[in-house]
Amino acid sequence: MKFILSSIFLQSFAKFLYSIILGVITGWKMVNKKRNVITLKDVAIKVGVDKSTVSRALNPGTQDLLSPEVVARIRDVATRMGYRKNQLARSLRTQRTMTVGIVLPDITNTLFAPIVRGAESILEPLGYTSMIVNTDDDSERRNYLIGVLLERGVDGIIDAAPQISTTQFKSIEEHGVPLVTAIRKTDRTSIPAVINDDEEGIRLLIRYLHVRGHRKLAHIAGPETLSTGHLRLNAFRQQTSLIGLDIPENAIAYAMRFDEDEGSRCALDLLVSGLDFTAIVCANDRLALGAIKALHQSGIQCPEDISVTGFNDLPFLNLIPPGLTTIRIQQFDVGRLSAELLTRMMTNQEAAIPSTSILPVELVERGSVSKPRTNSF
Amino acid sequence: MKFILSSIFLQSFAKFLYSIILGVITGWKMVNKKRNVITLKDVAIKVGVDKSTVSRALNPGTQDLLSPEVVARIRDVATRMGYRKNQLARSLRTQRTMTVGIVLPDITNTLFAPIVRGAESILEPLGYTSMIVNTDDDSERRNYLIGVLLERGVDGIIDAAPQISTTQFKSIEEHGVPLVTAIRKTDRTSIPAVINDDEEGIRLLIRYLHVRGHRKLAHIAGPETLSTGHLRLNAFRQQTSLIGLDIPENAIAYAMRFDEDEGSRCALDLLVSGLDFTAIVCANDRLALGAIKALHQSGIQCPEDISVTGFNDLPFLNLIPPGLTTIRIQQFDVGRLSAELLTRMMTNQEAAIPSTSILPVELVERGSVSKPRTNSF
DNA sequence: TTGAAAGCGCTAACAA
DNA sequence: TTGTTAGCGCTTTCAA
Repeated sequence: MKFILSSIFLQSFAKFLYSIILGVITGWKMVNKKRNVITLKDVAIKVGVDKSTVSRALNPGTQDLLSPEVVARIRDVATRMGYRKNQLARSLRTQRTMTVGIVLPDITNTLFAPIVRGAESILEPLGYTSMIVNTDDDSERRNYLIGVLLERGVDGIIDAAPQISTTQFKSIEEHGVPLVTAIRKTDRTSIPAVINDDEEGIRLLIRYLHVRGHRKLAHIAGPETLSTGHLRLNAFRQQTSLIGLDIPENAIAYAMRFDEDEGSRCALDLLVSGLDFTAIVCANDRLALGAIKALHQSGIQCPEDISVTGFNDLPFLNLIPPGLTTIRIQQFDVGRLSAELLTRMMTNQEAAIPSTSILPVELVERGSVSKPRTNSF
Repeated sequence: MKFILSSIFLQSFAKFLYSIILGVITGWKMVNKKRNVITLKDVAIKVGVDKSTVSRALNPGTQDLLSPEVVARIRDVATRMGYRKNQLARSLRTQRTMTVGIVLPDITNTLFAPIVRGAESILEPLGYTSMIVNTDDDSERRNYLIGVLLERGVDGIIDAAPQISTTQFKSIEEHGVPLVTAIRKTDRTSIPAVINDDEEGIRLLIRYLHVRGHRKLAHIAGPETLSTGHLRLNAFRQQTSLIGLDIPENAIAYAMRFDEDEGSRCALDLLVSGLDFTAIVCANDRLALGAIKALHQSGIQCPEDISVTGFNDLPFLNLIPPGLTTIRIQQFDVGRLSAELLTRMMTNQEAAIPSTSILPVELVERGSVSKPRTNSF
């Protein structure tokens, strides 16, 4: 262990050495004097009662078993001694950690952070603490991290990083830990999912484009392994077919990741395919941003030559020209509702839990869509 | 408890009801059959050894006390039974939770998420899990949340939300929990801090502006309670004085928060003050974005009429016109180095810990700075 | 109304 | 090389 630590540290240390300008040796005290932590027993001795009595006095649920004077005295002494409950010990005894795991692809992706805040807006007041893990959409990492959460005895899991079809819930189910998926869903209806209305979003966009005269649409689809990518692609196909648009197969480019680079690559693919199109419906904002960039680099202007739409409405999007027309989703509320459902499951509220909850979306009109250049009305 | 839950839920439920389009009652199994969790004892019985032997066999550090055959057999049975260690019980016994607390102002602020990833890049391989809390820069929340972390027995804390002068470390010190501040520092040299070179950043910017002919500078300062705001303001004063620029007191506007609205407000304040200036040095990017917006709304163009600079180099900044000239900091590495120092402290490595580690910064040249309109060379 | 005792699942000191 | 035992700090029966 020591060796591992040293080597890891040395490696990084060398890298950082040049950067450590001011390196005064600190006087930080390694307070290793048997961490002066006060336990129930300490308080009990001080007050002259049994530790079980102190436990009762300090717990809101049991304090009225005791005489008010005793409770008052114990509480007084406890606060004066600086007593803090040991949640660990308590959890071991009660078999509840008051902890939930939140599984994300990547916390640095601005799409997911609000989900966490939404979930915590419900969980924190209830006394839950969350443990956030980042899978980077890597299923091996995901497995490992879920294992970590399980070992730490989380009372429930909010999973914002599931793939559509997955066997990765086996371990969670074996442990009997309540699970809700957020923003994405799986093919298991037995797992409650809270998502945005992906289909309606695409419908709104296509209708919007259609009204403005666009007839030749292309689509940059997200990963098919994710419900968001899958549902949006399906919706694209259905809606275009519904309003009678002909979509050749090469009008659909498939992104392997929801990022700008893939957006660029796909846009280029569409361009070189020789296909004639006036607008690109992108499965999310980042793909759209990448697509616009690629178009520009190819000398094609958005929206003058080709219109582009996104999905999600990331922050700061309004400041980026030409202003992406996109679909606004409710990330915070997805987190919130997920947490609400999860708390019900964790507390065995028998009330019905929807297998899927779909939050409404809204079209945000900006500058990335105009009438098609060659108006084919 | 039930009441609280119900009322909270009902409230939200009403709000969401309209939005739950598909609400099929789920068949989710409330697996309440005494969570089938395998313990050491179960494995021990199956193998026919004592649980302490199983413990030894499963722990890398103690497994060579046992005969290889026994270890192999135990490990085999354990995995086949699906045994998972109970980290809780282990922590209670070892007095180490292998958990670190990360204190942030707000995870949705793109500035802080990379710090988390940086820290985890070090902590995760070592077996640590992190608990992230958001203070919203509210000292009451902060106190409460630090209490939560302490009750949960974190082995160390990375604090990216400290105020300069604070008594809020008392509880942490009482518990003897190692602490490192990240991105911001305090006035206590006994607390190791890992920060960016705020002073050099401001110096670079002022020099850059000066070279291009700017002589009349204004500053939008961040909150003085935060080291970032404080240090950058000081650096502004020093550097301008050093190169002989006269900065009247009303050339400095004080933002109460590091956000766009305050940036706008401060820019307006500078404008109405009647002061003559050709450039605004802003204490961070968000203030700068707000300032530019306010300028535009006042019919003043950036950079044609007034130049503006930022600090931090947030993602997507390159896509926002006119392209903010700013200082790039190393968020990820701040997190990483903080974690490295913390792990050393947590493992009682006696080696010297720098009281302050300053990471280098870099000027990013974009479009928000031009020569001053009335060139006063 | 309070105390005594057991035990959550694990590790580690001491025996054997 | 393995087993026995104690106990981490807490809650929760069961008694008193």
